[in-house]
Amino acid sequence: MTQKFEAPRGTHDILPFEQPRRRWVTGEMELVCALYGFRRIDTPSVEDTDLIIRTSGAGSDVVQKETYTFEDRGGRSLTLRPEATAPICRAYVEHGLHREAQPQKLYTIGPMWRYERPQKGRYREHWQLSVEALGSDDPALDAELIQLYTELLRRLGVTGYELRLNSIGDPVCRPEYVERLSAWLDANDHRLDEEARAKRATSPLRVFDAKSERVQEALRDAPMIGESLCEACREHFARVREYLDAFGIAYVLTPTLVRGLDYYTRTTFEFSEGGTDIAGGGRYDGLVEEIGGPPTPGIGFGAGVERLLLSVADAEVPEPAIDVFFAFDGDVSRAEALAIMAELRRLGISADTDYAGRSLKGQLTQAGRFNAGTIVVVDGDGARIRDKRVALEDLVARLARR
RNA sequence: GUGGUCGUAGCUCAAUUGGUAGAGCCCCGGGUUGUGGUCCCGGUGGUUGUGGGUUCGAGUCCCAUCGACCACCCCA
Repeated sequence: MTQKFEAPRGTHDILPFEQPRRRWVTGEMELVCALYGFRRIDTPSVEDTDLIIRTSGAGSDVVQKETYTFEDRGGRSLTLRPEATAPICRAYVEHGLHREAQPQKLYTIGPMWRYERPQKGRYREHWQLSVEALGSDDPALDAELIQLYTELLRRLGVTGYELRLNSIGDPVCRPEYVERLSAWLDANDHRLDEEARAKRATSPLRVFDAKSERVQEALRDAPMIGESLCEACREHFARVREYLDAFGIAYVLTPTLVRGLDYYTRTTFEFSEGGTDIAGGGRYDGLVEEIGGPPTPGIGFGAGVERLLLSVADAEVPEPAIDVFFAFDGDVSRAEALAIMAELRRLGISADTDYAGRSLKGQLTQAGRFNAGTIVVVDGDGARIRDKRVALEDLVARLARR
């Protein structure tokens, strides 16, 4: 009995016909990052499990139920990266990038893994653009990352999106706020529901993610982080907004935006389009130190490639085309023509021919599929291009001129 | 991880109250054509996701399993 194989659940093949659109998207990502002075860095797709747990937070959903963790043959516990911020920070420390000129503006594009129930635009293996600026707490940098992404969206023709923005404080002011919030939650426990209490148990801030209309109503009376920011955080957030205003970038202040990973401080933001989040990130000023580096501020965001592809599904993307196609009329020796084809390729002229034994009509159809700029029909007397006779010896010179 | 919908040729789908599968597109060939992209004709292609069960007989009913999708959870 032969087994039927499929791509593992939540993973998918990226077929040739999808490549041009995808290339366009990832190409614009690289282009925009370069325009903004970010340099590419690539890290392994697996990391030490401890790195992921320490940075994302042991209590976070990602770590609790979404990681792909396994032991390799040497007994090491490895985890497929669920996001790229921690790996990039690890590389930053490991290779001493903190000793070079700051900030280090870095980005990567690659596969990330999350073990969850697949849906459209939600895959266990999906690709993300991850943009990170390490070594500066300048609020202009926060604004720049946001602007960078809006510029990417502009180039891709995505318009109907929303940007949500918040500041969740830092180690100076957040603990105090969390205490105030906890006190309020204790006093108003009767106004919460099962879900809200569960969320509270993992992290007090997460109650703001509660779905229930009634609970949201109640939470409107709860103390908001915005009112509790320390002077430094308040000032920082004001600057970020000032820059965004100057850049003409609209945003929705969302006091309840807390995000799922433990490492965030100060600025948090997310972009959504068509009801789904297409990018999200924030500042993480304690992360580098947490993994053994010097105290280093940082800010970054992740943007889903597949989700962006859904947003640009209707955009027109030019089809790939080939320069020259060789067709053979009748039972002709192909050797000389194929040698010419190789010569063209050496000159940087793309060329192809039929390998399926097609009829002449079939070969021309094939040439059409390749969007051939020129079709050379080789027959017993040489060749012809659009019915004009051309000697085989003249082909290269003739085609190279085009 | 929880709940729900669905799963027939590569793709999109059809198949009377359960009776041993069809079409269009695609692909290949032929004709027409300004040497391909239009139109016409013909052809290849399916153990109905998989494994059990009920039945004289199942694509059509039941169970399990895998997968897709939707909601929740959460996120890119």
